[in-house]
Amino acid sequence: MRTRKNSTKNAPSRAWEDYLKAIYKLEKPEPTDKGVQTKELAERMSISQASVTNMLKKLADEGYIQYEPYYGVTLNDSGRSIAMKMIRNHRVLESYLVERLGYSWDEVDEEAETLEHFLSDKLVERMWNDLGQPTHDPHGSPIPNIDGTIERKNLTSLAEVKLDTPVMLERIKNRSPEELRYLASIGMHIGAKIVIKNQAPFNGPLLIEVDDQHFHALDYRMALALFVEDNTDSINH
Amino acid sequence: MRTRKNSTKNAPSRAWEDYLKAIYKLEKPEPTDKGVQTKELAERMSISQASVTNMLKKLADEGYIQYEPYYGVTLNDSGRSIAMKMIRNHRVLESYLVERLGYSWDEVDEEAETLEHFLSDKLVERMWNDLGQPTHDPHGSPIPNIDGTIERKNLTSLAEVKLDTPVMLERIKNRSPEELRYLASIGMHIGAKIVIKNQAPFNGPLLIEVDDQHFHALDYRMALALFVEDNTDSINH
DNA sequence: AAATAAAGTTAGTCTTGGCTAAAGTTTTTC
DNA sequence: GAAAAACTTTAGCCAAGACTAACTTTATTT
Ligand SMILES: [Mn+2]
Ligand SMILES: [Mn+2]
Ligand SMILES: [Mn+2]
Ligand SMILES: [Mn+2]
Repeated sequence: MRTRKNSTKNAPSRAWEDYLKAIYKLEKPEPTDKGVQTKELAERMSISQASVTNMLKKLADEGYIQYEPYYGVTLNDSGRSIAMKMIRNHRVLESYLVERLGYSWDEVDEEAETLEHFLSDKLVERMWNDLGQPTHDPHGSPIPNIDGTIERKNLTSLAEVKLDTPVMLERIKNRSPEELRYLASIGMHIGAKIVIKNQAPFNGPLLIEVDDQHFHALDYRMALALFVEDNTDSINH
Repeated sequence: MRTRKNSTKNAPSRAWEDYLKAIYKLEKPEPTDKGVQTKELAERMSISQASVTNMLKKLADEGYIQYEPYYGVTLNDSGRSIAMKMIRNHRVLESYLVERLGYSWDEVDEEAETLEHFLSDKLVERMWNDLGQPTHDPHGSPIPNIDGTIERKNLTSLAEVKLDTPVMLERIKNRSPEELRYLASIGMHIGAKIVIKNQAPFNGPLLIEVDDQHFHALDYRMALALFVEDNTDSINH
């Protein structure tokens, strides 16, 4: 008689939501055989591995994830839907703070990381409508739809772009506030025209030209977080 | 060696903030000899008396309150300052939701009750500035200043107003969403002109005229939550 | 194929913030 | 002065979500 106290589904707690979101973010876009590792989760969330294992069992019990001990974890539909909701809440709020309350992009993440769990559906929809139902946040990340679907464009990292081929910056993935401020200071905003003029060996810095105006040396690790339109389609087809 | 884990002051938790706010709300405007009762707190917060006693000891340990067993509790400056901050957060957010996101007044309280604990100072100040630094929320309640001071006007409940004396509605104290909607539907908004035409005996309903237009029968208990400018000054002076 | 390293799980503990129930204390009211 | 109400104490319980230490499983080297 495994009657569970929680059988009348309470809303998942903040902790559960953060786990599900972290799993989503660690899942590879191309589905592989192995799921997300306990260790990856522990590291990303700054929580001990033992605590992660513990929580994964609960999440699996409630049907949010597929959990194969020692082999990692994948999201079920119910879990993915919660993850998408958190990401929608997060990105809509961040967009709102930037567009309506004069926040700069590097200030919004901390606020959103907490508030994403406490915003009502109503509030998120009102902010989203007020913003004109945007599909992307100000840093180019897609905002999931209310039904939990999300655009999955194939973007290429700036680190992989050919030399002397102009590209347009489409998305800047999460970096620290300091890095974001730096990137902004060298003109790296969505829509900027970028040309890679050279790449130093051993994954060294890139020499780039921004908006036909300035040259900058861009650290390779930062280039990995900057994304442009993918061109492989036209090549593979 | 009573080294306490918490001696490096962590931010007070949501639970602590809600206690301090509840104590503030139960303190009488005219300072009396006795503080707020355990029982009142227990009732207002829907928490058992034993649990309240327990928490009061912790709050006193940390210096947020003055706690005299059997005699009730009063806020210290540190505790009052947290209470004021919660109320400021709450009222600024409610005002913002109404003014900028099209909420109606009866929708905002639930949202604010949770979010008040998670809004950053920065966000509250930006909303407040965006609204033009209002001193009162849309239902006439004063918004505490950043330094924790608050206007304490002497208002009179509509239940105590003399017959046939026109008064202006200044403040509607917290009621349920249903009651707020009803009050709105009979024209009870801040600034409305009200004349008491009659009061039925035994604390019965008031016959009122609103904005020189309509007559309504107003339940005595609702009249207790509606406030107008105090006139006793001009009488006592 | 064994040894080692890395990843993962188990078991036991802790803190926070709740609860009930029963018994004793203090204050207030009659 | 007695009874009622409010309050505290004690004891024991619970759930969530962390932790550490010890052990197990899987993967990688040699
Ligand atoms: Mn973010
Ligand atoms: Mn979060
Ligand atoms: Mn409110
Ligand atoms: Mn609250």
